[in-house]
Amino acid sequence: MSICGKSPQSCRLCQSFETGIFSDLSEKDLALLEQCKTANQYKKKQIIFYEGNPVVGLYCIRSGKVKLYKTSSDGKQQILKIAQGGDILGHSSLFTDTPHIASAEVMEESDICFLDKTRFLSVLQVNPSVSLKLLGQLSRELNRAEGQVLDFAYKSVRVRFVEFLLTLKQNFGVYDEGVYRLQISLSREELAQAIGTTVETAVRLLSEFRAEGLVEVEKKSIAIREPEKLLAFTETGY
Amino acid sequence: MSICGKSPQSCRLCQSFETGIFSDLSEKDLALLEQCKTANQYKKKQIIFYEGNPVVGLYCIRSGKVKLYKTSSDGKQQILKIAQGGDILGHSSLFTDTPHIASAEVMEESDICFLDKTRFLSVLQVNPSVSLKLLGQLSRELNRAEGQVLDFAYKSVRVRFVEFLLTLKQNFGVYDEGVYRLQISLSREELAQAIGTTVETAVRLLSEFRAEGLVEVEKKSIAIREPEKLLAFTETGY
DNA sequence: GTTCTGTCCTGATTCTAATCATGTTTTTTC
DNA sequence: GAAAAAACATGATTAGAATCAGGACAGAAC
Repeated sequence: MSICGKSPQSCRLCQSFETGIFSDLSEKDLALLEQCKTANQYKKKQIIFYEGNPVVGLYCIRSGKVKLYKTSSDGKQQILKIAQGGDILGHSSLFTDTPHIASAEVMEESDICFLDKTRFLSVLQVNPSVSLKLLGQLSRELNRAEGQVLDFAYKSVRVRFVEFLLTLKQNFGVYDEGVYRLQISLSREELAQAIGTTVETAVRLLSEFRAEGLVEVEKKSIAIREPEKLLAFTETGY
Repeated sequence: MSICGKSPQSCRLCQSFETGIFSDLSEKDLALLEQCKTANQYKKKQIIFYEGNPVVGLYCIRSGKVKLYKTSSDGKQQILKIAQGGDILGHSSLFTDTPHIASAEVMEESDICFLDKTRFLSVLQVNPSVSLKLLGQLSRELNRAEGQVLDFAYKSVRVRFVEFLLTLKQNFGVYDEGVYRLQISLSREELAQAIGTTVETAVRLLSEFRAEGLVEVEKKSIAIREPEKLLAFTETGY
């Protein structure tokens, strides 16, 4: 499964330490935290946890990409988020005494640290700064999710697709010779699962976008050519 | 607008104090909190805050009902939540330094306390228990919102309607002579806005439910007759 | 009382996107 | 490398729900 219990690097050396939830911890508290941390390497398609599993702790992504998704009663999946280096996983069920409400699957090789639940909660008890950072994190996620509800309620699949491409550009786009190349590999099925549509519709729309010169598509690699034009779609609501 | 600055009752006397986020505060901290609190009475259709307004503090509903909704670019509204006594409002934007992401409108006469933002945040700094309760609260709301995304992505309007009726029963249903009467008055438009559909479709579906003997409808008063049968709809996915 | 305005209801039509069907290409496995 | 299995692509059909349109009814305003 994974290289367990490997002695991890210091949290300070993590690429996103400064922007993470532990940035305000004292040397002492940080040392305490690191004592109860394990670092694991995950490979593509590995499952970190399934929806319904009990929550045993917090996961911090050091590097890589992980998709968070929910499964409906008839087996369809909805991708909620694609997490990457610096993101945390499992925090939304740490404080509710309920099982995980989503599954987490690794999309490409990832280094992920694990923090035991009780240890982590005791850190929270004495460090209000971590709680406040977490409150901010959860709030942002809640706001985003409620925005998504609005999108699903009133926007067409085409517009949702465009918006998803723009957030992909935001998170994974690298500018290169006039286009933004997305540094992430998504199957047509995953695209559909993120947008909330069928594979057929996702394929069709992607072809349309290509025909209209908005994106370049080569197999699983997507590049966004005219972000302004894409944006125009979402603003007019078409 | 509202009867401002009225000296409020003690938080201890609030009907939902025990289950609220302040239940673990010491006498001293509670007294401090109450000093910077104002209680206001709101009437139907009053707006507590609009989407986009700056966040000035936290609202605690003592009694009454308030709808939280988002407005899309073309003016359509999506009801996110119907808050009632014991619920808090505005907390999801207190920690992000962003404006309110939803509007809050009073549905029936309500008593609502207001806590100044900076005062409240200073209470948090010294009371980890409040932070933890808030983390739980935000987490539950996030989990609920993400569940809603799944519903919108894959379930029919009919099933979403049924599910909404069942949550109404849960929150506002009172058993009376074989039926659960909903102690809340919703217009057809509000029903549609909560479900994410048009008024026409909401009206039609409600008529169908009535014809099928699942609900009783008299003007704006709805009673649920056969919750089990309704449930069966959502489980089979039809 | 009457008018007026807003909510509720129903029918007809249109359209978006799902479903069904089938072929092609790419990737995986032996 | 060949065979098998996924993933991708496109066309035809269907269905769910939005839109358009018109009427009934109730409460508010005069």
